[in-house]
Amino acid sequence: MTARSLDATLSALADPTRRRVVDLLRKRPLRAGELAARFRASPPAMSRHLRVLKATGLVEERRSERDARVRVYRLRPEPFRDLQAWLGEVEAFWSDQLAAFKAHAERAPRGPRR
Amino acid sequence: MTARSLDATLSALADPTRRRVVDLLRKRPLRAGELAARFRASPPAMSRHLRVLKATGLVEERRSERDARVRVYRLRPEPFRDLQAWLGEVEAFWSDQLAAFKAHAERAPRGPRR
DNA sequence: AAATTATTTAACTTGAGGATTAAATATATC
DNA sequence: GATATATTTAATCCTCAAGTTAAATAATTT
Repeated sequence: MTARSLDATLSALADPTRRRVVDLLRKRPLRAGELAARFRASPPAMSRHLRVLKATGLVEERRSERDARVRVYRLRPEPFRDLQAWLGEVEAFWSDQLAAFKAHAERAPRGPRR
Repeated sequence: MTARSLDATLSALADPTRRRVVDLLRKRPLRAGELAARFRASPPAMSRHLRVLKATGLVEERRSERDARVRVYRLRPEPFRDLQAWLGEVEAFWSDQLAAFKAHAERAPRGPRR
């Protein structure tokens, strides 16, 4: 379930508007309308962005208990974690490279190079 | 210099072919031709992908010393780090949320709920 | 129950990204 | 120096993502 392809996650986050949405939702859950208002996105445009975020599991939607017309969006951790995991793997590269470099250095004879 | 927008980084990584390239380069630097060969991408297609990766600083290009026709590509850490940094900020959210939850729990009266 | 509010869906248009083929560039080899 | 090799650039095509306006849906208020 958490396996919503990195692909989807990355392209969802590649859009600046959607990334702004994520940044806003960091603070607290917000209603679709509030989100649309903050940056000048038309409600339909925002709705579509939210749909994308929801599809990748970056965000979840609930109905407000008080007023069932309003939908409240909040962040979900899983896809972010997946992405971090991938970045972690990539980062292993640099440690590897560093290790290789050190190995090379040690293989080389001491004393002044010539 | 390291500040090559998250935007560019994320859309570069959103493409599956480019992500595969990154995964391959994790092991060791590779020539453009080798990369094109591994997955069946035409040389021009691969060239464009590499251009994108280069533009965002995810990858750097060098000429082989032996044969100056061949271009060797290798990973660069900065954009990955920037992305990790952003993810770190986002992640702060969950600790915040957790904190808020705990605060709420503490605010609530002890003893059995009713 | 009529009118208002919150949000989504539909239909359509526009633009950007990626693939392909053909040509250009640069270097190496014979 | 002619030919072959590695890679990029150009030109073109196609698909898909995103925005817009208008209409639909659903719940609330009066």
